[in-house]
Amino acid sequence: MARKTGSHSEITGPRVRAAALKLFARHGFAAVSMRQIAAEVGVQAGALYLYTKDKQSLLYDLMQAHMDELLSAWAAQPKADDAVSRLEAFARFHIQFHLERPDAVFIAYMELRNLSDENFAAIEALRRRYEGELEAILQAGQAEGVLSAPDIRLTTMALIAMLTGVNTWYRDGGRLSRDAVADIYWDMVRGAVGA
Amino acid sequence: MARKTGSHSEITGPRVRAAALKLFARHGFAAVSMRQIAAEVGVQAGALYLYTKDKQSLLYDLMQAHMDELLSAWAAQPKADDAVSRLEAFARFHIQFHLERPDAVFIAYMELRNLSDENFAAIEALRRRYEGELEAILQAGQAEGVLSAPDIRLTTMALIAMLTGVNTWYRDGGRLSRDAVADIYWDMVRGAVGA
DNA sequence: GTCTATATGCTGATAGAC
DNA sequence: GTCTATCAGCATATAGAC
Repeated sequence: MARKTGSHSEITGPRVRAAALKLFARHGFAAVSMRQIAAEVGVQAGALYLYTKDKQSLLYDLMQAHMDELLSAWAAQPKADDAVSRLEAFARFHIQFHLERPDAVFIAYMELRNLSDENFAAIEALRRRYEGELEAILQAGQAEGVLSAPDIRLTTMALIAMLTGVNTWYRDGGRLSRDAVADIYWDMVRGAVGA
Repeated sequence: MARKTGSHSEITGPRVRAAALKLFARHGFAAVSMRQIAAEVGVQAGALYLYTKDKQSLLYDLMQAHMDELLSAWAAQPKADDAVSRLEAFARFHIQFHLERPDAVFIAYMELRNLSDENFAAIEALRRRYEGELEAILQAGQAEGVLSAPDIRLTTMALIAMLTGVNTWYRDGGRLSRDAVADIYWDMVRGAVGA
């Protein structure tokens, strides 16, 4: 990627984050150097520090933006009346959201240990909030008697792990469309909680 | 850990691998230096090269040993007659095996991208073989008409992701015993495939 | 079998020219 | 806003003393 003279902050900033996202996802945070990111953007290493305080902040900003987007995208979904419909909406939303941004998802799960202590706590809080959304649905469904989850926390973690796992194998252009995949996963979720 | 004069190859070799396993799991392969591993063992960095060709081999050996152990432990399990019983055995085996060695499991999933191309291919082949075991069970169950898996490969990946996810949250001494956890997961697996 | 010493090179981050 | 140049430190891996 050739350097463009006259790049502006509004353009280069996002490009730095996009390059970091791609490289961190591909090789891992610790294995990627600031020089590699700079090369991907088409600037020299020193120039990156105009857009990020340091490497750690770059990682944190990516993860924070991802979690914020996840939470607000879910909050923007229409809220069904009954627990089973809400569970279905959650399953379909989760799969679609995760399939749309595999790099960000990968980083959000794999690079937690490379966050500083306080950054980790902040991201973890956001993750807990998201898990809490599913927990609330399961709790409601249990109360309504329309599904069975003997341990809400365990079931929450199991379902999220199952759904997120779609990113490990799904590739666009394969034999199944995203919707077909979501259909099957939803059937499995429903069966798993006896809904 | 203090240095022991008179250490022997048969002792130090395994200690090097144990130290690498622990540190790779905790901080990630790329973030751990040979000096850190040496310090954990209680020797100087140069001495490590008596036990491993290089850092890459250290990672590969750990992952290969883990996958071999997984495959042979499963092969050693008694083989039930019907597909549903085999599925139950697989679910319980998978959970127990994974809960017993969280560090090795973590590395086996997180450090794939730090393997050289040929090492990656070798590990991936072992992983495929393990997944094939579950696929075969689902295929048989489908043929017997005792369970429903509209897409065998998808269901395989979904179930393995769900089961492996137990390692992200389970801690010994929590409110659930390992057997209780396995009971609940098995119920979810059974429900997910309509068995 | 382990040590110390060392080679060669890359790291994150900063300073100052333009 | 980006460049070049540079600092101090750490990386992997090897050589040779003991």
